[in-house]
Amino acid sequence: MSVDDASGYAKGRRTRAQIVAAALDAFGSAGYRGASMAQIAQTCGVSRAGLAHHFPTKESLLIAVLVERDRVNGELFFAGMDPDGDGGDYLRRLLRVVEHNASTPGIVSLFVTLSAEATDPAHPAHVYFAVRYDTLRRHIHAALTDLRARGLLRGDGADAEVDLIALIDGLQIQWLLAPETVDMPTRMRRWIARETLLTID
Amino acid sequence: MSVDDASGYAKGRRTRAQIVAAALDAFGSAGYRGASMAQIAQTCGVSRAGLAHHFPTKESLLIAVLVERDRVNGELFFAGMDPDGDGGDYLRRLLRVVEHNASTPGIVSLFVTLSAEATDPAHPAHVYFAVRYDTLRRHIHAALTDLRARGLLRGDGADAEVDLIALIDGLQIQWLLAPETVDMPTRMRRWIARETLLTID
DNA sequence: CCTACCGATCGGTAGG
DNA sequence: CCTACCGATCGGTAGG
Repeated sequence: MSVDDASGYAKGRRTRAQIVAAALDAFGSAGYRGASMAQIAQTCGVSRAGLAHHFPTKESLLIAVLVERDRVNGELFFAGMDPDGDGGDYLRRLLRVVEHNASTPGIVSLFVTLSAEATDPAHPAHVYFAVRYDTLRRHIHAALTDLRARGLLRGDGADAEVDLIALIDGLQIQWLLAPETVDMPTRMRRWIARETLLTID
Repeated sequence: MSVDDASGYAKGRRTRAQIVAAALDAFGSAGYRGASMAQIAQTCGVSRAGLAHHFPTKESLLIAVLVERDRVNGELFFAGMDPDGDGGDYLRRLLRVVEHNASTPGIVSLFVTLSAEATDPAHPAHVYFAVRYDTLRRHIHAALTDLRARGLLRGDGADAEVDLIALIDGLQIQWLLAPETVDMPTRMRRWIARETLLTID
């Protein structure tokens, strides 16, 4: 395997990355069902057949977008982290994600629109989101359990992971509709202050 | 005007009501953009031309669905109520809405999907939802202000109306994806208990 | 990656 | 001239 192999595929990978970026925008603004393959192809300067070379179906493109977002988020905020480790550390990292989201309306729009669409069992991303929420609930539950064990939780915190996820999701809708009115990180900090004894920032 | 006039229009009104009900289902499961007029027409046994007689555009049908839902919700829970009146009464009625929602996944799905779609400024329901959230924030803010004045609010409750709406919206997504795991009324009761001194139920 | 297409379905509208 | 539709078809576009 020579360096020529890598450079030979370089353009293909670049095109692929452009397509995924364009698809993220399109799915985020029009939703999965509302977005069109033709529009996505046009945005990154390839034909529909060219797009089909990289992603044979619309669903395969959706999956690529979701996998890519998870990869980026994982690298940015949760790299090498033990979800059963320090609960305060986990909540602080989650707050970093929310702070980062507040600068990326396109990605927020993607997840708000897709998660709503995907509540339909027939949606191609239904299982993805069901698993995603289940995993997130378990991780936050573990973080809160750790805080309780160390006397850092106010009240019993029963199923409070459901509330925190709901708060974050709901804030995104209001923020997208009225960005000047809703400050997502501030609301999450307030939740942490009311539910825990953690010092944040 | 005789009774014959009323019965002469009766069939038309019945058909219209059937269309609105079918559209509610369709928009709720596939979203506004994903639903088709042809499918909605077929569901209630009229042709597309027949549907067009009642609703000349898809957008006019969407508006009819939203107006109808607001009318039903208003009659059920907020009839003749002063939004600047007793704050505890307002929160209890809002809880009644959440309890009622937990028996109507179709309507919950409608609002979750449409509110997410409508974050796109180009969506026909964008203004409707922006106004809707603004109104809801003002009403809940007034309720919380009333509670504070009567010493029934824990903490300062600053902008807490944003959190309550976010909680309710976010719970709907999780509930639709995992109805056995998420109990919406219980979560809202917990929020009221943590934020206020109200006795609920 | 291209041109050249497919079966179907989109929202909307004609005359009767 | 009213209502409540009908069958047929418009020009465009969907994903493949």
